[in-house]
Amino acid sequence: MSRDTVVTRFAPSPSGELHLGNARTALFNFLLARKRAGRFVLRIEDTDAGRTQETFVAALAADLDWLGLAWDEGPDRPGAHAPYRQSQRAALYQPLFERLEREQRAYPCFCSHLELDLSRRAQLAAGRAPRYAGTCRELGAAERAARLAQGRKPSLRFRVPHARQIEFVDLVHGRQRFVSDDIGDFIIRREDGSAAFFFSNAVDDALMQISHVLRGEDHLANTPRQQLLLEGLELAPPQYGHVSLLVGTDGTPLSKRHGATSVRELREAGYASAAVCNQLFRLGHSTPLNQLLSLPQMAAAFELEHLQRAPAHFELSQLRHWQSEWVHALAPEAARRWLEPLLPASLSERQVESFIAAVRPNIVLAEDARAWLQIIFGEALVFEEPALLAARQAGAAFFAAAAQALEERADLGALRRATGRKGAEFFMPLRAALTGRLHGPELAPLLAAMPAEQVRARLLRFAAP
RNA sequence: GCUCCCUUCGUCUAGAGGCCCAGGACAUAGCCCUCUCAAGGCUGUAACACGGGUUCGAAUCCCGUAGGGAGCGCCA
Repeated sequence: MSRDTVVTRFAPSPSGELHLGNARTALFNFLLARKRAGRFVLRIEDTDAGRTQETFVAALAADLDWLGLAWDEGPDRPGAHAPYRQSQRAALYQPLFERLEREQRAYPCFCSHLELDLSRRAQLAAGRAPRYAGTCRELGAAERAARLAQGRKPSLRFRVPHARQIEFVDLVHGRQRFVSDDIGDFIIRREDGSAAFFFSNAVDDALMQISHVLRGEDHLANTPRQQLLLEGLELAPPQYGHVSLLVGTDGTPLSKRHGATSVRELREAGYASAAVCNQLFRLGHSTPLNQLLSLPQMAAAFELEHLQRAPAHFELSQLRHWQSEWVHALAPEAARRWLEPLLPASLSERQVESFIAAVRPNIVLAEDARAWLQIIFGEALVFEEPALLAARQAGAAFFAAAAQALEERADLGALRRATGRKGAEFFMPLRAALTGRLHGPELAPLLAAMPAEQVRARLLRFAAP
């Protein structure tokens, strides 16, 4: 593999459902890899055993699969940088921890949670930035040995150098400059021996030769730590790009109270993955293309330069638009597969086709077809008041003539000739009697879908004076 | 509190000093099509957060103000 191969990754922690924000991050990384003919890696960041749940690992994979974001390497797909679960990479981390400690770039810290918490509060109260006080920074060998002898388990802290400028070019925000003195020594290995996020995340990106990392903007201010750490390890950092956060309609970070915000919820609500991807593609990323795009088309159109710096509001009406575009673009067979699960098995080929043709322009979610199924194929018809009125006003003769014509041919043209009416005069009473309402899909295919006896019965109902 | 990021129509966004009295899309309003609804077509309403500079000229550059967000965790 050549050095300039683009390798991107999605590195979720399996402690919850795949959130829209994360799904978008995954999409962007996937698209970047595809656009540059590179690889897309799935890495599970499960170093926090307490919060990790196996069901989430499986659900994450299922959601990604559903979205169509196929990863080239991952826990279930062999690659050159296995394993792809951080919980299984301890052996890889070990020598790096040792090296950092040997070179004095990291030191054991014996401070208790309580001490740290107190110190943090005190600093905050004094109006200062809460940073590690450095209590264990200069502990001598003897002091360390003594504490170890007491049975205290240390964590490992990275020693942040003084007075260093950290510079890097962010893929979306441009040149960034930070001062190391603003950063406190941070923990890279927990007291239980597991690797902490700042460490495992950065180290794995380097070890796995990830070239580009598109991630949430919440990581921007922490990037200098990872730069420092990797520098100490003489590992090459990836290029980072920090994407704006996804927020709700009220501008606050997307959360439960904004309604459906997980991929699973959207899927269960009936949205197509293509609709979700198209919406996500345009949230924090712009494209001049206004039509529904396939994943390969999105990959071709994906541009780092078109990543937005400001937070993007997620709005359901826009998702609905893509969903509706998707519905209209469906090939006939696909439309059929889409609605089939809802349809009664007893329908004839012709009925299925007519029903789908009638109803498709009117619906956004498959669920929306249910009401029409009930009206067309259901036994009992519930009339809306205005429809009942319209049917009655048309008169018994009208329906008698229609029913009569029906015996010859169930065809709108034949009915029209028989009744001698046209336009609204003809259609509205018919629609009212047949569907119980004044509005709805085109009448011709609706009539074609409806069983003949059903049509007859409904006409006859108004044929008696 | 400190550090960092952000700010164009209701929303997603185009815009890298003159092409912008700001363009597209969604939503919204009206018209056309039409048996109705939907779809489709057309038209419209609607924005450069504010204040100072720089410049012949600023949405675009600089400085401030305001507002929003993030980070400062043995969460990721």
